[in-house]
Amino acid sequence: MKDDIRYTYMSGVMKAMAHPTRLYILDLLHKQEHCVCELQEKIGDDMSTVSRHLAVLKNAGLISSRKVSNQVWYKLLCPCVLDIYECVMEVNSRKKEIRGKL
Amino acid sequence: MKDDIRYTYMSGVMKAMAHPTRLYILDLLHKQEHCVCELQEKIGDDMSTVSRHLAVLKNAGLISSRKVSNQVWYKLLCPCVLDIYECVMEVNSRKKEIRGKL
DNA sequence: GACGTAATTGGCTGTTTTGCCAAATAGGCA
DNA sequence: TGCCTATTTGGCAAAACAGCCAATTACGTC
Repeated sequence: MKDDIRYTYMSGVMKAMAHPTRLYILDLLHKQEHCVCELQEKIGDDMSTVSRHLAVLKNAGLISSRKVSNQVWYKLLCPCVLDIYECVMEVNSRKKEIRGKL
Repeated sequence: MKDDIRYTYMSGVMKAMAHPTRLYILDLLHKQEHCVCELQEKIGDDMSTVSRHLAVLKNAGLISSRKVSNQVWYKLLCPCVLDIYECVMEVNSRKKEIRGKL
């Protein structure tokens, strides 16, 4: 049961999401499709860094890309991932509650 | 917006979840409270490794612990995290679909 | 106090991740 | 062809993570 391959699959997806910039990217792509240069401008990191983040997300199956002339447009595949944000923020607020009690 | 501290908070929680063994632990704790030795037996890893995983989850605010004599019992704080599993499995199945098309 | 069990922590090593720069690739246009 | 823009990739060094063993702490019992 421990070696249930689903845990490995899931941890791969979660690992891909486990980065502030990548969460921000998913948030942006939830609103609309973006090309890399738009994302790069909003994020402010090096273009190569943004590109690597996108590769991680794509490899995890979270986003897809299409090429239009010399631009690459990315979009979110499963909008449900944004629902995760709410739960995770709830975890965080409970954490604060608990710390407050100590 | 990129440096919205919420993305940092969330990535911390997601990073804590992004490990097969830790997802398994959350699954077990969702069903019921467990002490470390029970978890260790089910997981099969070294006790010290299990303890470190538990520390990661606790530090992220996902679980809490209480000591009873010389045992430590852990329980899940936010059952909502298990809802995440469904979404993540959906991401994975879509990934396979897309790969099938290539 | 000595001993046994449960759990955590220190220390180490190998692996993975991150982010930058520079180089390479791909497409459009003069 | 040569140049420009958009994007990805190679290579590197710093940081973080993972997992094991050994040592330590904490609690109960004799």
